Amino acid sequence: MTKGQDTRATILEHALALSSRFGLEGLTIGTLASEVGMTKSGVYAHFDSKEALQVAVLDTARDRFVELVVAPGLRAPRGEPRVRELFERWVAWGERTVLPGGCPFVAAASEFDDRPGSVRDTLVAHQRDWVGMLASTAADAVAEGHFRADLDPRTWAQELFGVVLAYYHFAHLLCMPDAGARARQAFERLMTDASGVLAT
Amino acid sequence: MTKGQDTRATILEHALALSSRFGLEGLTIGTLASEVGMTKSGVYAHFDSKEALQVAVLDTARDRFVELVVAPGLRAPRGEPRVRELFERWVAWGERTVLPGGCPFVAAASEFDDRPGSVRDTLVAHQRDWVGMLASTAADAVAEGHFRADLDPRTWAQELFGVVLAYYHFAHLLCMPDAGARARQAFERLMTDASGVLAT
DNA sequence: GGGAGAATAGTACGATCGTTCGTTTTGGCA
DNA sequence: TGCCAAAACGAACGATCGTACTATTCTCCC
Repeated sequence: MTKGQDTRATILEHALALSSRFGLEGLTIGTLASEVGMTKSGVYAHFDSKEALQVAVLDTARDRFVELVVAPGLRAPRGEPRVRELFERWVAWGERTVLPGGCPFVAAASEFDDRPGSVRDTLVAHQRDWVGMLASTAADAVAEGHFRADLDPRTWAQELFGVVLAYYHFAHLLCMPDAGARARQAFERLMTDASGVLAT
Repeated sequence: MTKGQDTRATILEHALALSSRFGLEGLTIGTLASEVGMTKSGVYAHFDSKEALQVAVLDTARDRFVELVVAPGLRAPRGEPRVRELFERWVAWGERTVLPGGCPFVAAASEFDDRPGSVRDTLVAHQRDWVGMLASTAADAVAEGHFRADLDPRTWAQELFGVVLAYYHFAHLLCMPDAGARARQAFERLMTDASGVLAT
């Protein structure tokens, strides 16, 4: 609860920023140590292995994601308002202002989607949680009467995921300035379709 | 045109497979050399630097993408048939059967979206080409009367990109067996919306 | 304020990284 | 067949990787 946990948190904060830019594999103990102003062994002593460090970084990312996206979303009213809040927070989450390298989960997904191990397991667990929350939020919207009754929440969640992934791709890699506007267009199309109102 | 170019092609083939699994940064000269049954220096002699190797790998991937996705698409009739052909080939392109690690461009995108240099420049150029082709294909479909006249091809391209990216994410990382069916559902929704027919 | 235990520093290990260099093998042409 | 350039090898470079180990410094409680 004291010094140790404190510097461990500091280390993980820097590690999260570094890994968002260079990936969980590109995150190295040496550069991490010099980043926080410690020696390699000083940093390493807080973790059992690099793999454990990577898992801890993912958990830290999850905590921050919950704080910045999930919690504000849950404070919004159930149904459509909550869906909109989650979407906007999720989009903002990928901005370089919150983490210099964008969404760390997307980066980790490409790195570990075919490398078995505890890092991948952790990542998959977090992503499944998030997809599950998106789906249950959609189900809530159905229950509230905001979404049509025959909507499949999990299909809807995958579609929303695509809107955000494409936004990250177009905005960060391709540097397209209107990627955000186009993502919101796609989101609105998703909403009107889910609401069951006939398109004009 | 002889031995040198030949082994260079062999090297790049193995390098492409390796980089699809471990990323362009995780691709290492040593493992690449042992993979093709040569020494490090023997492999290295074919490239000026690792960065040049990474660029060459991306170019190789682009060549194969053109062969497996773009060319078959162009052989299909303009308009909606071509759109469908490109989509199906694009989905198949991400399968582990063609490259063991899935789409190398998606992997490279996460690795290099915030690391300036020739690798990123090459990747961005290829992705811009592909987005441009998708958009012009949509514009063709408008001209053919298959898509409605007020469709914005670039917005449509970004949406389609999202469908495929989400499919890769759900199928490869989350191992969801119905990700393909859901992606095709999303694609059909995209098609009916683009065709201008009112949703049922 | 001194002593116990946590926290960090320091050093070193074997391995591998990208890269360079000189040597040897190979292939194609006279 | 002999030669020359191309191609691959083999060894080594300095640097850094993750990981151990011991030693030193700090923190907190009695």
